[in-house]
This record gives sequence, structure tokens and C-alpha cells, in this order.
Amino acid sequence: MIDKKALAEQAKIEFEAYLKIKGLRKTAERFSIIDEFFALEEHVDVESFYLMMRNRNYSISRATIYNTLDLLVECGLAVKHQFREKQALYEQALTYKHHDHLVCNTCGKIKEFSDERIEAIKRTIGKELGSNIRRHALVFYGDCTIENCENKPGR
Amino acid sequence: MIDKKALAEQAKIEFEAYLKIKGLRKTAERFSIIDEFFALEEHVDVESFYLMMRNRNYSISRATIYNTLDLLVECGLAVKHQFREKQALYEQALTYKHHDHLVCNTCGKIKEFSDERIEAIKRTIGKELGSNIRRHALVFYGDCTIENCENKPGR
DNA sequence: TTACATGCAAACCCTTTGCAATCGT
DNA sequence: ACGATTGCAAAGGGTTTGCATGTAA
Repeated sequence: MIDKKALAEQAKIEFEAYLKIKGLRKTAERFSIIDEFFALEEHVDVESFYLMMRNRNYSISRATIYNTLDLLVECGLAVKHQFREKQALYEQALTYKHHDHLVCNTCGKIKEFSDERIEAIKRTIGKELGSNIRRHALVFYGDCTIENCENKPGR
Repeated sequence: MIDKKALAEQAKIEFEAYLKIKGLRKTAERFSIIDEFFALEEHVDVESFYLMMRNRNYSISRATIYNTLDLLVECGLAVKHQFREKQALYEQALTYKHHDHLVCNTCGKIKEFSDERIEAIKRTIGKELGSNIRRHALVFYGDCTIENCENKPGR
């Protein structure tokens, strides 16, 4: 189990460096977002995150959250996903190692996995189609086969 | 080169069968959408398709296009993609063989590819995470390495 | 001091919905 | 005739933008 506090502190250090390079300001809002974002256990959408922060008595606006999360993505501290059609989900990426996602058709939960073979496919296809492939997004959608899965709806 | 007309005719036959099963009506609009949709060379978004049809003097509404494209997806004649955040893209799928996509960072064009190795990854991960994986979405994003690529912007 | 940031609400974009008018069956 | 389908425009939901106010540097 990783220490969330330590994670947030490291994120702040990296974020400060990024702000400095870009000539952006260190504002209280940005740092409070980092505190809360790196304490999360899961991917989060902006609206939930906004409501959560309001519930915890931060006075912060949606606009600032959008702005800050985008900055975190820019500097590599977060990753933005588009699993469903509407809302984007943000994921912390401090100790980021690329991984892909399995979305459960049964309960909607998202699991992570990583398989090196995808890199080989990228090399083959990149060569074949004339592209220097920089990144990929791979999502599996499947039915849960785990008996008594704790995430099963209606339990 | 596949004969577009023949494609549309085959699609109509399959679509009629689907409508019959579902007790839905055969309307002129639905068939005109099939005519135009199966004449397309590329993935299309709803708004472009709507404008194209209006330009060709069909009197048709966006609502009907959304409705009909969704029916086509339901009966397997089309596939809906969500490559970017906003609009969905629809692709004809009459002679559908699953394939994945490479999005060009340089010109935005979408190329198709297929690599069997992804199936092996699905089996491994499905077993590992307890999921019967039904489908996947794999998108590569890369920089064009083709000299004098005809799609290069600013040519 | 002076740009950059913020909060708020309005605007935006794509998609969905409500409803009266139409049209298959 | 009946109910599904249409066109239109309005509503919806997530995200972005404009602007006056606030604030880090």
C-alpha cells in the first residue's frame, strides 16, 4: 500500500517544477486539487471530483478543476481516459507505468493490466503503415467470470 | 474495389430482415440513409453525414439519422467508434472483419489494421483477471513517417 | 503593478427528447 | 385506424469560454 500523503507531496514537487518552467503561478487551489486527487483510489470524473471537493468545504470552481487536471495531464502527473462516450475519467500517474484497461460488463468496474506483446504489435504495424507510433489505447470489455465477485450488482 | 451499389443493396436486404424481426417499419428515410452510408469511403460523423444528405437534397432530420445509424449498429451493419472526445464516428460493417485503428497525429487520417496477436493477449488477460472478454478497442496514435504523404497538411 | 487565475454563469457542442404531424401496415 | 416514425426545436449533459474580480510574483 502506497502512502497517499507521500504521493501528493512528490506530485507537488514535480508540479511546482512544471509551473516554474511554464511561468505559471502556484495557487492554493492547484495544490488543494493535488492533495485530493492523489488521495483518490480510483479513476474520477470531473463532476464527482468537483462535488467531493465542495463537500469537503473547499471553495473551488469547476473551471479551476478542469484547468488544473489538464495541467496535470500536460506535465504527466495524470492521464485522461475516455472509456465511455460522455465524461472523461482522470487517473493519477505519478508512478506511471503504461497499462491498459479491462471494463467489466457486469459491474462497470475498471481493472488494469499490462502486456508487453502490445509493443511488438506496435512495431509491426508502425512499420507496415509508415507511422512512428507514440502511444496506444487498449480497452477490453468482458463479462465477469468471478463467482461471488464483490462488485456484482445487487449484492 | 468493391461495388458500392451492391454493398448498399445487400445491406438493405439484411436491414429489411432486421426490421421485420423487430416489427419496425420500412421507411424511405431509412433506405436513403443506407444508400448514402454505404457509398461512403470513410468513417463519418453524424453532422457531416447530415449536411451531406441535405446537400444532396434529401429532406431528412438529424434525429432520423441518429435513430437509423443506431439501428444499423444494432443489427451489425455499422460500427460506432469514439476516437476523439466529442463526436462519434460511424463505419460501415457489412463485410466486417474486426480490425483496429491507427490515428495519424500528422494529418488526422485513420488507417486500419488487424493483428491476431491481440487475441492471445485477450485470452491471457481474461484468464488472469477473471473475465470473458467479448470485445476490444485498440487505437494507435503515431507520427507519419511517409515521405510526401498525400495526406500531409499544407500540400 | 500586471499578467495570470479564479469563480460564476453563459455559451458551446454533440446527442437525446418531446411533441405534433405523417405515414406504414 | 393505430401506433411507429418523422422533423423540428428545445432540452440535456459534459466541457469550454468570457468577464469581472482576485492574487502571485
